[in-house]
Amino acid sequence: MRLTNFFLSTLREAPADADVVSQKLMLRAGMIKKLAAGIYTYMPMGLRSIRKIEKIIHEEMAAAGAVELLMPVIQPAELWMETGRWQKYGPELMRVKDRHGRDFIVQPTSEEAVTDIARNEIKSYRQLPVNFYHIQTKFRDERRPRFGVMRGREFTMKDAYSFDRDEAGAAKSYDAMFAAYQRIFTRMGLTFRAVKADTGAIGGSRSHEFQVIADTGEDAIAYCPASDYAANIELAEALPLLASRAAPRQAMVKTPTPGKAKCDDVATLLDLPLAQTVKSIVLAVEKVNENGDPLPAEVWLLLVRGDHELNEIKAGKIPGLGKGFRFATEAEIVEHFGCKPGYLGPIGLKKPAQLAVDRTVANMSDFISGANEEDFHFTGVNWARDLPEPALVADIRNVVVGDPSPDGKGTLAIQRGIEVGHVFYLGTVYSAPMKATFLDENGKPQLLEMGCYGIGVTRLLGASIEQNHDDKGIIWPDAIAPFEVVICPLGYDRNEAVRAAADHLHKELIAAGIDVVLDDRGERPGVMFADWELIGVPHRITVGDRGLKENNVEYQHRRDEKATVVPVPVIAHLVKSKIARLASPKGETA
RNA sequence: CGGGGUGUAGCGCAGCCCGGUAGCGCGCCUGGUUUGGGACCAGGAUGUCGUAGGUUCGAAUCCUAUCACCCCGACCA
Repeated sequence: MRLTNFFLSTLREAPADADVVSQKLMLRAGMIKKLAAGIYTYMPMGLRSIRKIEKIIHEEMAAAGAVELLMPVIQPAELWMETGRWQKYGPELMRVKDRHGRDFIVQPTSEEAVTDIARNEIKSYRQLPVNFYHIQTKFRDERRPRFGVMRGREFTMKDAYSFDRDEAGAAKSYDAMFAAYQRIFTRMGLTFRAVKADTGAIGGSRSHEFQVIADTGEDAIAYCPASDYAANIELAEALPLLASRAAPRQAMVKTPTPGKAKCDDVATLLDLPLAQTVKSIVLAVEKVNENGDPLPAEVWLLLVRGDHELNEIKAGKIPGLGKGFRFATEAEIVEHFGCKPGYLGPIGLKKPAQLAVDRTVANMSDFISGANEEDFHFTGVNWARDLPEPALVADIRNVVVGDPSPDGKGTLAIQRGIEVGHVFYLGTVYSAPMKATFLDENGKPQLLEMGCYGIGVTRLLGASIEQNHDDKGIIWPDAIAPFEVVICPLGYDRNEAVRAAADHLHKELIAAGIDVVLDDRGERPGVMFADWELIGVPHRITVGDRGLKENNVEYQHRRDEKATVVPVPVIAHLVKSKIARLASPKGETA
C-alpha cells in the first residue's frame, strides 16, 4: 500500500473529551472518529486492525466447527417478549418503532434470534450439535458510555451459540469454544487470563471470562500464583479468615468516638487494628402487597469486617435479597437504627432488621461496631454474649490480596483486566420459553441445550492498546497491526536513489506476502517517524541516502531503542523472520 | 438518575466578569528556502461563537429555555 493511495489523519493533540489512553491514541492516530457519545466511525486505519481481528476469529471459529450466519440488527419485540427480556432488559435495550408503530429493538445480543432459527430449522438429533455465530453490530444504551471503544454504545461483537442434545454435549461445545478463545487471544499477541465468572440468575459453574490484563481494566481478577485458580472478584470465594471464634476477653464498653463515622477513623482514634472493627451496611428491599401497591421496604443490616468491602453480587445470592435490593435511604436508616449513618451497628436497633453476617465477622470476638447513637461505638462486642448468634452467615465480601485461595493452594493476588470474551453455558434458559425442541431417537421432543460465546471485537482494539503503548503512541502486536511494516524513505520526493530503493523494497515485501505500507508523502523524517510511532506499526524500515551509499537500510522494531543497519539484499528476509505470525489453523479453513 | 462543568475554525484554547461586530497555537492552501526526529520565511483560506427566544441602538459577552458533550456520584455509613 502506498500511503498516498490510503488515508491518514493524525492529530498532535487529542480531543479534550477523550478519557482513557487507548481512546486518546486511537483518536490521535486517526483510527476512530467520534460521532456521538459512545458511537464511533472506524476510520480506514482502525478498520484494518478490526478486519485482522475478525479474520483470526473467523479462522478459529471455523477450526472449532462453528458455522457463520448473519442475524439482523433490528429484531421484532415479540421475540424478546417470549423470553421476557423485553420487560427485564431495562433502558439499556434500544427500542424503536417502525412507521406502523410496531415495536422493534436494536440487538444488544442475539439469543432470541438464534433460538428462533434453531426451533425452526433443527428438527432432529441428527442435525446436532451445531454452533452458529456471526460478527455483527450491537447496541447497548449504556447509562454512561466511556473509555472510547471499550464501553461504547454501538460496538462489534462476535457471538456464537451452540446447540446440543444434552448437557454432556453442551459441555463439549463449551470446551471447544474455550479452547478456541485461548487460541484467538494468543494469536492476537495479548496477555490474558481466563477466569471463572459469575453465572447470575442462570446458575451452574460453566462460565469463564477472558480478561486482557491491564491496570486500567474495569474488572478485578483474583488469582492464585501457586495454582491455576483465577476468578472475577465478583465471584471469587472469600474463606473465613478466622478458623474459629476466640473466647471473649473484653467487656462490652460504649466508647465515645466523636465525629468518627468511618471504621478507619474509629480504629485510628482507638489505636486498634482496622481488622477489629465491623462495618455496617444497610440495604433495603422494596415490598408490595398482593395488589401491587408499595409497602415499606424491608431493611437489611449486613456486616463485614472494617477492612473488607461488601460484594453486591454475593449479597444478591442471599435468600431474600435475590430479587433486587438497593442501599437504604437515610430516612429508613434513622427509622430502624435511631441514628444517622456512621455509628450503626447490630446492637440496640429501634426497629428489627434482617441481619446477614460475613463468614469472617461471624468468627470475630471483642470487635468494635457502631452503638446506634451518634458519636459512640461499642468495643469488646461478642456474639452470643452481647447479641444473639448470627442466624445468617454467608460469604458477602470481596476477597483481598493475601486471602487464602479457595483451592487451598496458597494465597490470592489481584490484578485488573478488560473483559474481551465470555463463554457461558445457558442450558435451556432460552430454548424452554421459546419452545426450541428437536426429536430424539425415540421421536420424543427434547429441549435444545445451549451455550453462548461472545468476543468484543472493537473492545479488543482498545484493550490491546491499553496493554501495549508508550508515551509516543500505540504498539501493535504484529497480528492485529493495521500494517505490519512501514517503509520510511528519507527524501522520497527529491532523491532518485532513495525513491528507487524504497519502491523496489515495497514491491519485494508485497511479493513476500507482507502487509507493508510505503510512506511516499515525501515528508520530513521527524514527521514520518512521529506519525508511525503514534500509529504503532511494529516494524519500520528507514531508507536514506546515507545508508544506500553502503547499500544499507535501517530496521527498527517499535519497541527497539535504536535502529539496526541492514544490507539491502537481506532486509526482506530479516523482516519476514521478525514478523511473529502464529500459524492459521489447518484443515477446514481457507 | 442526582450534582458540577463545558460548548468560539479540523484539533487545542483565549475573548465573556466590564456588551461595540472574533483572536492565538497546531493543522490546511500558495510561493520560496530547507531536508536523518514534529523546519523556516512570506502570503492566504476557514466561524450561522451549540440552538431558540429575550433585553439593548448594538449580544460570543447579559437573561430565559433547550440540546449536546464531559466529569463526579451507585462498595457507603
